Amino acid sequence: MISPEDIHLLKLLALHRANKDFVGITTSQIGKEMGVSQQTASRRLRRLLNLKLVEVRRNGRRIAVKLAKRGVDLLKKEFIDYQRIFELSEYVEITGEVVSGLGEGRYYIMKEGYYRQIKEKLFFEPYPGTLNVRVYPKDMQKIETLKTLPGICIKGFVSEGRTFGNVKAFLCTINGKDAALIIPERTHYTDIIEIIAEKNLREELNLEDGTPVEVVVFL
Amino acid sequence: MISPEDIHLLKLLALHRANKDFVGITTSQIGKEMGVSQQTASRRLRRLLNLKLVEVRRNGRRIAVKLAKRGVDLLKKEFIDYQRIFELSEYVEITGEVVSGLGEGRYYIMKEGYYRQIKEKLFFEPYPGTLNVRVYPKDMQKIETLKTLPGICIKGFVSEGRTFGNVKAFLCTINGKDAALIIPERTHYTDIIEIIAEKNLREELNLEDGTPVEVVVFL
DNA sequence: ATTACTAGAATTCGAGTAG
DNA sequence: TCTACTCGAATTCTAGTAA
Repeated sequence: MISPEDIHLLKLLALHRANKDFVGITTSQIGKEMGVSQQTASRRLRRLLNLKLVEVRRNGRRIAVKLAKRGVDLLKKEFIDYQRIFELSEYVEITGEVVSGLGEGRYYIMKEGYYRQIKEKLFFEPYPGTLNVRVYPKDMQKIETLKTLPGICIKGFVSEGRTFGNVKAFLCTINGKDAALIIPERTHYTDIIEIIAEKNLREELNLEDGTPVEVVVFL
Repeated sequence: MISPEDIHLLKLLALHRANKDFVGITTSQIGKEMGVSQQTASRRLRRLLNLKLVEVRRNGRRIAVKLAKRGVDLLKKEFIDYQRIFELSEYVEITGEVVSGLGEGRYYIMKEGYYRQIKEKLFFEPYPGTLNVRVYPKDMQKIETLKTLPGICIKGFVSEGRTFGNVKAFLCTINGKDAALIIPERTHYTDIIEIIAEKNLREELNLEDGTPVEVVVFL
């Protein structure tokens, strides 16, 4: 499996910008920077290659290394750990702007299975609709971090012959107004987050598509 | 010396909040989470103890662990590495608010030794004074990261029998206006950053103490 | 100059177990 | 239960060196 040494080398390569493109480097140099012999550096690099964490190109005797997607993902996971350690205090600030959804939020919220749990666990009766916010790129990492946290679990259920999955919720404020951030447990990568609240947020906060908002999420 | 395994364990303990306070934990649990035996976990923990990276308390047979300052610092250094990999693209955004300085910025800028280098390396003749900005806590980590980067080096010199140290500069904009961020090489921890520009920024940008500003630093 | 193989040395592992 | 010791086994190291 993947060892801390593997991550150490991956990080070292990424600091040489190998996460962006192929970077020429020698095994002696790697060894020097890691405090091990050239031979060990060579072996470890081939280990990363076998684990499909890096790609290696050869120009004659020299090599150029680039992190594979899997390698970059692994480092991102590490990064998220450190963010959890140092950045997540009591709350996280997320900025973005209002966008239109497909109106399906209303359907989900009104399902009895979700509605009852929202009342019980989030302590408010939700307005039947969600506010969609497109998160600015600079705050996307925070969303990824939130996905790794437990939050408040709204359990899934089966109804009308289909499965409604678990949903994670975080109490938050949006432009100062109490609300909750909703994250489906199984979700594809997206920069859209969904907010629910007791009242219609578009009306209460005078929001239109494109209006910038600040969401403060409590952990 | 400190190995990647040591960092791995330190991080694991920090994820259990051992960076904040003593946390009760067993060596079996550590072993399980690290994918090694209880014996190895015990040995590695004692290794961290010897390296003075953690403090260990005993309650009878049980132990409680807390990261020592040295351990927290080590993890912070790791975190900064990951920030360099993922966050520093071409620029960093830093937000804060204007505060009053002691007027000493003027004295330093006007020293011939600094003034000439600023003209040559930053490509503008600086207004004789600095704008002090108190950085919001959420962006402080970025300052720490900047301190680890080379930037543009303004070399120190000796004049009037005293030493003027090296200073690091980064080209930036403040509220859209071209300027430069100045960081003395040897500086104590502070949330105040100093900005210089061609004109008086307070006048040009209509700034008063407490005015929020956005500084975009180019790397 | 490189990378990377072999082989013996050095280190690290975990089972067994004491306290 | 816990932690942590001993010791033989397993792994990982580097020197030497081929290509």
